[in-house]
Amino acid sequence: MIDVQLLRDQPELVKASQQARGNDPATVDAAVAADLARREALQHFESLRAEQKAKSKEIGKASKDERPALLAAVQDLAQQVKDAQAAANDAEEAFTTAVMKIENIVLDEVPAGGEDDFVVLRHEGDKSEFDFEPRDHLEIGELLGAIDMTRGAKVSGTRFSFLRGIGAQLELAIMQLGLNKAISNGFVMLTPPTLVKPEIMRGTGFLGEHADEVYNLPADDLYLTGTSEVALAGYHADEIIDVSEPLRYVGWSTCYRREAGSAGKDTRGIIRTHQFNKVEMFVYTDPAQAAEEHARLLGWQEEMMQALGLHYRVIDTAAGDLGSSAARKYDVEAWVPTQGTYRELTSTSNCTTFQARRLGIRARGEDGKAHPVATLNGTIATTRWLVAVLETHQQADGSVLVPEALRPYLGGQEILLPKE
RNA sequence: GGACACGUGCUAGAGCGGCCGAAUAGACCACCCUGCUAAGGUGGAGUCCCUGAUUACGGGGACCGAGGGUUCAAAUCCCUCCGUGUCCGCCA
Repeated sequence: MIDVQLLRDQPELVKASQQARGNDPATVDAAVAADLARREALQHFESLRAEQKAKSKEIGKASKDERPALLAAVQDLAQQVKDAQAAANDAEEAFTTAVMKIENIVLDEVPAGGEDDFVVLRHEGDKSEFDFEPRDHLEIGELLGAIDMTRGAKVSGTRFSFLRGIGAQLELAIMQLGLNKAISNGFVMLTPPTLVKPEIMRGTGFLGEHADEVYNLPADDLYLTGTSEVALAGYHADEIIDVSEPLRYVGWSTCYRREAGSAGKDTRGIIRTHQFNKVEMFVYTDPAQAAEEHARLLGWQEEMMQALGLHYRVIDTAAGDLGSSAARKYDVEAWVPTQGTYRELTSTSNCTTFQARRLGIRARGEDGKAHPVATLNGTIATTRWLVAVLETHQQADGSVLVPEALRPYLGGQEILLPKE
């Protein structure tokens, strides 16, 4: 949720942000109007209520003889208070609905435009060159006995897979490398719940436009999370915390996504599945330090890419392609040889105070008052990374060289050989 | 799943339908006292919202797990839900 004060003082600024995202700026006018209506209704209720309270106290003090007269005088005031309260509640709710439609204010530096208008910040690492026809990740995975899509589909349907043998181990190795990197940088590891309550899902902004991406369990009124960001953000919900130093958590969890709008897209292999694993960094910090922390998160992500010997580029996502909570987002995209293109392996978002305001996460400022903190998140390992690792390090005979950084997690194994 | 009990401020813990935003103790902050530490003394302090002035300051409303209800008036009575504890049952 955006800052209501900002909405009142500088609606034009909010409007510009909405426009940059390609959203309807009329939502801003609607919210401003709803805010006015709400305050009016509230004042009406509060003055009536104050009157009622005062008179009620008189009754408490009054003698027996005086009471009947006083009671009669207050009788219908009670009903008025009740009506005014209902009106105020309705107005409050209407305002909340209106203001929730407004997405986070994008930062000034964010490139304008839509999905294709990102700015490439840099390329790093060597692009793999092959003197043979490279196999795609699924083909390699099948040669190694590492990926089984057929049985995934048999058991759970399309977009489900089994990782098997060295494939399963390799995934775990990548996860552990990411976890250890985060932990050595001071992150506290959390294994979070992957089923969460509606208010937590809503608070993190995933029940907005992309609600149909989320698995819902109506029998229990719970949602399956598409990223541990949800639970990690909810971890400190409704708390006043100390962010004199950034509060850093790293979560490891399975993620579930319906991929509702992706029919026919990336149907081959494990690029886009309904279920995968992810190690996610999450930081609560002073809003003044958020931009710096964002750069640090990106830095750690790039260290992972380099450790895995991947060729990648870093992009600064355009305003129109930002999630509703994000004020700025960098993606690290790895080169996938058989696709001849870069594919997103990590994403890191600065959500400024937007998420924290919805979730009631605050810190005490120098003025002694509680203010919303800033939250940031960033991927540091996912199942999808197998795609880039397998394809980049493959050899003509179908074997795959293990990047040095992963070897300690695979019992020192240097090369993965095809099954007989 | 069944039965019973409980859910109050940072923590512990009182609370009669009106005098309760809420006793008391601890922790906390400021000051005083003491050579230092400990102890002691005095004072302060919750969150959110509306509002009048805006450097300091006032006025009002809401909040005692959540949501409803009864009442002129609810932390206090009633209902539903959620959570916690204990016992019983069930359990890949």
